[in-house]
Amino acid sequence: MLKYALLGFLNYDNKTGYELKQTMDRSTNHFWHAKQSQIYQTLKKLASDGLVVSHPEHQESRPDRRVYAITDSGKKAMAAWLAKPVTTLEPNKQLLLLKLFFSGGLGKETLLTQLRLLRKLHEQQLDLYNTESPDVIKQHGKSNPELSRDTIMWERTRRFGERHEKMYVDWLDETIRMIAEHF
Amino acid sequence: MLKYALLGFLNYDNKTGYELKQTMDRSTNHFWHAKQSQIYQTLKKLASDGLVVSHPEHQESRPDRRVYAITDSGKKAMAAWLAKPVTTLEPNKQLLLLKLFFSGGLGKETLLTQLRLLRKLHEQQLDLYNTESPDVIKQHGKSNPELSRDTIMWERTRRFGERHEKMYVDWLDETIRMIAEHF
DNA sequence: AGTTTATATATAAATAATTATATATAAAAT
DNA sequence: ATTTTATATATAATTATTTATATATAAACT
Repeated sequence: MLKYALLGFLNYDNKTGYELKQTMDRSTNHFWHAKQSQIYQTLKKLASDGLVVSHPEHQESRPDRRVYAITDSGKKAMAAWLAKPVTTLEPNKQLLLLKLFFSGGLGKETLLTQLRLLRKLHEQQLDLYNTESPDVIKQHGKSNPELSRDTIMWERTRRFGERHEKMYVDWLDETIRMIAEHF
Repeated sequence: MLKYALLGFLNYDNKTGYELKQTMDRSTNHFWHAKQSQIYQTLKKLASDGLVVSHPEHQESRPDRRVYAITDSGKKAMAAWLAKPVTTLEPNKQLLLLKLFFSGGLGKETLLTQLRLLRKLHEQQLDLYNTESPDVIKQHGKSNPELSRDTIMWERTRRFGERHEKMYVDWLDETIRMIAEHF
């Protein structure tokens, strides 16, 4: 599905693989990420499928770069994907839950220590959603008033992250309490 | 990480690849799933690493089966993994958010229809967590009172699923309202 | 009686993603 | 001055995961 993330960004502007990586790290990172190597591979695949085209650009003080642009065919593919509704729930993988599922044999204090550490991490992440992200989105909304629908969408993804982290922290508090009392 | 799921189950009982698939579908499915083909491959890998051993069992009316058992080395590897605390947040991928992020160009009604359909799916999933799962866990807890610590863990993962779906439905309601009003 | 569904077993091919490695310059820090 | 960090570019090797395919019997349905 990374292909659609790349098509989505190229639909706004031409970009190199490197720039796409930067863009994703700053925007979709909390719900979709990719390694640079995967981005380069996927761009090649998209090019061979005719959904993007690329041309090399010479640079003096840096290695030459390859700029990618979406094609009409790529725009169509993107629009078709967006129009197709999600009809099944995507299974998501939670490593922590897998671990916890098998952790009945761990000692009480070991477990509590692990869970408290994790709580700190999620609390920090929650703070990030509450502070940094909204500013970025507000700025974007101000400078491009035409993009207000995009801005609503971006804010919805931020809000998801915020709610998710809030849920996670609450669940951890409940879990810590339960283990402290009944273990 | 599938390897640890398999080691975890084999730590309770010897099982075939087929049985492991059934077990996962009935227990960890909502936070960790795998295709049968991946399970077979991973079992081979575990065997070649000495973490499990297997022996074929002849069957009259079915193809012969291969039963896997965890080794001491496998038990050690599992215990080491469980003891190692999670120190970074795992990035998780939400296809729906990726789609929504780029959906600013869709029509208002198209979007609302998609979101309402999705709301129905998540509401159903929430119902499942509230009804089916707790019974299974209670039964297990009753028949094996010794396993109460495991039972607490399994209940915690169920509760995570419940909270997650609740959060998702609430977020969808908020999103639907926002788009209905401001789009 | 014939078809479908479930049980039971797996392999092969393809796609997706991660980890490791490689090159080269500019800017910042020590 | 020298080292480190950041910018900028990517490829190769490995691991993880999905999709497609294959075989065979029992049980249930039509």
